[in-house]
Amino acid sequence: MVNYREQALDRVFAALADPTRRALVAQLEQKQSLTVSELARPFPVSLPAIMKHLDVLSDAGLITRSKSGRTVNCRLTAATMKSAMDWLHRYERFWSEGLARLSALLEEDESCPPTQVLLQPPSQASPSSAASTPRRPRSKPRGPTRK
Amino acid sequence: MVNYREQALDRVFAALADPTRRALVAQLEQKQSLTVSELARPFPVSLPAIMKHLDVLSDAGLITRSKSGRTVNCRLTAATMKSAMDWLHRYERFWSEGLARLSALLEEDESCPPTQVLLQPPSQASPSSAASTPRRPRSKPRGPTRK
DNA sequence: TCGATAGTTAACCATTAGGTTAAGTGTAGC
DNA sequence: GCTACACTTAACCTAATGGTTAACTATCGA
Repeated sequence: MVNYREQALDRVFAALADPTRRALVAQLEQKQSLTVSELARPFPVSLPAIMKHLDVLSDAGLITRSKSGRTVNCRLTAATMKSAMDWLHRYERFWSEGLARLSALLEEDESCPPTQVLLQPPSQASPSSAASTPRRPRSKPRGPTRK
Repeated sequence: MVNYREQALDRVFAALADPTRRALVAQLEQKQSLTVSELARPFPVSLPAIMKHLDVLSDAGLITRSKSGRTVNCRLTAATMKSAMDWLHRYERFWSEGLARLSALLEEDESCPPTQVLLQPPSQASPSSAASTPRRPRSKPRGPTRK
């Protein structure tokens, strides 16, 4: 059971990690039901690519599809999105506390050095060495190392 | 700017799509700061694998790292997690409305067939044909089709 | 009945992800 | 100074991902 829930979270977060899929979900937010062709129309990629994305969203429990004649209608379903939300809620105090601590710090004596707050700007998107010390030089190329 | 936010969401959802990384985040929920070795200890994979996961979490703005002597301390940061939460909030009405409609349906005359509600059990995790009609037989193998 | 529409899926490709081992670097303690 | 500890990173591997084209099937309307 726990494993199943974990796998469901895997799929929901993975499904939402792609900008095309989030854009598909956003369309379905605007309109209750859309056909596959209507969903595909704004995107520059091929129809089978969109169909693959819809497969991923369906596997994640984020949409349902129903066929009517030759068209397939897609609708949002939200149960698994709610479970992702619940998971994120566990960390709400980390930004709430950060904001609260910021407020408290502003009221303290200015001679008192501020403690580090949790809310921090995100690191730059790059292969990172996010340790506060300067990045050390890369080690020398090694050539084939596999035995 | 908008693109930057989209890319940030890409990274946050992708970072949380892996069970190992969610487990790393959960450890940091329990304890304010942990070293890389402490974080790695519960996992059956190699230390460089954990280091790669920490890189992904850092790139997503979910942790910060600071070096003290030979140890690196990791802490949760929550700003980008909050942005994922905000994105999911857009869909809150889809499970709220679903629940409300379920309540309304329960109060209706039982002879009235229920309309389809939005909250539905997630589909089984498998290559899916989630259309309500039975899955059609696979088409015949085609052999190489590339020109 | 036939052509158009809507969707489906096999086969393929390039890239990325998640793991490994091996070798390396910086720091701490004796 | 030397060894151990903590971490870092190159090079490699397999599997998965996100896209394509081509060929196919089901349905609709003339």
